[in-house]
Amino acid sequence: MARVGIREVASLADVSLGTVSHYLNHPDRVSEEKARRIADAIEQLGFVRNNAGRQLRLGQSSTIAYIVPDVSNPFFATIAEGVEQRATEAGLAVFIANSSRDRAREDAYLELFEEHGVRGMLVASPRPIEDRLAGARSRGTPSVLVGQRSSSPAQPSVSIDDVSGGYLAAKHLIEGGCRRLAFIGGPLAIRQVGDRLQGASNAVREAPGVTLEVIDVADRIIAEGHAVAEGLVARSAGQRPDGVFAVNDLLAIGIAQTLVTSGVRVPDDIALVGYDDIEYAENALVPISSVRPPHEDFGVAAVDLLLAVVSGDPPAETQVVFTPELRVRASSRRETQPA
Amino acid sequence: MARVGIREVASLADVSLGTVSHYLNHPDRVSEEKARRIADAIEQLGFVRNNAGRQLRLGQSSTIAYIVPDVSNPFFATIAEGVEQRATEAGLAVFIANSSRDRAREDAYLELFEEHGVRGMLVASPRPIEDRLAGARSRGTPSVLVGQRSSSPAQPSVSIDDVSGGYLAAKHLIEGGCRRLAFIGGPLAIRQVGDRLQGASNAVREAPGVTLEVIDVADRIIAEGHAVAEGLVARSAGQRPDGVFAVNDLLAIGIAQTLVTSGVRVPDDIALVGYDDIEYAENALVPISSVRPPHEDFGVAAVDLLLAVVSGDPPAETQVVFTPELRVRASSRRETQPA
DNA sequence: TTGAAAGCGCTAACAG
DNA sequence: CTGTTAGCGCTTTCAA
Repeated sequence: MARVGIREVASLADVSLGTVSHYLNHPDRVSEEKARRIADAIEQLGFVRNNAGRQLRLGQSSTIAYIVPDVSNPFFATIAEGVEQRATEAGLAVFIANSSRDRAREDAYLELFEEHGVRGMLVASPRPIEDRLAGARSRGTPSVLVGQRSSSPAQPSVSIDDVSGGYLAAKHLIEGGCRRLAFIGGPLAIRQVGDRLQGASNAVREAPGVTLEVIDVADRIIAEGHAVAEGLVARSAGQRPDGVFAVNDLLAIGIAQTLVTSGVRVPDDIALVGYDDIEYAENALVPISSVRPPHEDFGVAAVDLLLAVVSGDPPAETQVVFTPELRVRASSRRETQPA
Repeated sequence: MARVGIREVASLADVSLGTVSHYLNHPDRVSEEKARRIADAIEQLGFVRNNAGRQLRLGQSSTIAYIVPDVSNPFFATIAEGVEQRATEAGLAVFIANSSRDRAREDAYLELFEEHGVRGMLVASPRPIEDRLAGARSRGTPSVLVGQRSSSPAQPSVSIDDVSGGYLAAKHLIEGGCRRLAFIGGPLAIRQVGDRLQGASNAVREAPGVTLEVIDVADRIIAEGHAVAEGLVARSAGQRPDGVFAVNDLLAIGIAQTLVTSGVRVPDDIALVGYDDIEYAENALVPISSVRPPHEDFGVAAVDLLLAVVSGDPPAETQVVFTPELRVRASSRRETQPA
């Protein structure tokens, strides 16, 4: 089945190849008569424009990339909706790539999108990746770092203030009467994780007598939450923390699940706060208190920023930082304050 | 910033353009000496292969597309993991596109991927879309329908047996003592929805005296579950169903949430079963019983099927159908069976 | 309004 | 092992 091209269309419609191209790109500049013949030929032949040829000639595509570490994390999925919507408005298509939290795969997609000449990339990554993005930028593919504040204004980013988010969470636990806090998350080298811990630590420092334990985990997913909580349950009651701040909701959901089914009361025995406020946090076994970034605005802001940069008109502030709020729910709402 | 091409690399490395291409595509056929010079030049210039040129010349890409109606539905995200993994093993990259349950957008992406000359497409769609896919196939882009059984063997598909899934769910509710079932889902014209209802209806027909109410909804998301459940709560207790089968877990999660917070006991007053068995069903406010497709195998099977078709070696059975199981959890587990 | 022609960057066939 | 060369399909001057 020989792929049909513009040439076949032209010959069937009995016009020149150039006219078909005109029809495709400037329909108004083609006579009605020929336009109809061309349309018929396209229909009849099932012609589909070859993007490779088009893009080679044009020198640019009308696509942006959105690279996420984990599509099954609803936090990124929610953002994707905003991205999709705004990009569509701007006449851009979005290709989403899933790096599966794998560095090699992430690199491969970065490279692939560069080769594809996308207009720009939105990149969510748990890793330090600015050098890599700086490279891409120098070669003509700009990007916006999503969910992680960039360290230089040269690299646009859209993020939330994780230090204040962490502070909010820990402060709330302390005010609820918790004295032995545990921070569950990791690896600590991840910027978002480190910042949230820093914020929690700040709150603890302000509260004499309150301690902060750190429980490091490799993946921030529900299954890890189960595992960590099992460890907690295995301790004697006196050794357990009375307030847990999980670095994201996936962990928190897993933790809540295991604690509750093991007979540990939440929030009475252990109060729990998560982060991201994904839709499922509210609907979890125990509705989970969570630090909420403005999901609705996140994707939109990222695309807007990218578009501005692409159009060579970078805004004064390339590092957009949203301030998170705390949504208090049953997992940390104590009726009676312990002494 | 003039985009650097193979030509610049060649001239800096002081070799011919063809040698650079050889280096890129058959590194073994280039002398070590020149290979190093070329590598240096690439490094120094920050050369990135232009995919448009490459693909134009090769006539094919090494990418497959995965089009989903809703990235934020964990059902598709879970499948995506299997897809990604298998595709990577086969040396293929996966571009995910989110149609946002919008027909126009879905069409646009289908068209876009055809233009891009992807090797093949995995398409999950709530709509009848086989004609569209047949068109793409005839033009050289094969596809696998995901989550919906195709009506012709000419169109490969990977799906689960929704009729038996629906039967399983309703049968279980009836055996738990439910007499007034409600099926919540829609639009009924959607194949998956219709089949699940059919299965439920089959089970009801076998049980004299049991009734089946249908509550039609437009979107199968958590928020809709909230809305529907509010309607249920507003009814007098005698008018409410005592068993609810939600066409997917998102709806079920929303329903459970609203029922419980409104004081309706689940499963005692209303037993509830969902569908898809997404991770959050198990962790929901009331752990939700759910009909479970084999997530792990789904994406893998879809890619394998696509690869087989692409390679012109279609297997005997192009319509893969998995049989679902029922996972019983608290939302439908009744201690005492009513008379 | 239409057509002819040049060339985007790359690969592979071929000749050396 | 290396270089030369002919397009892949398309868009867009430019001239008619």
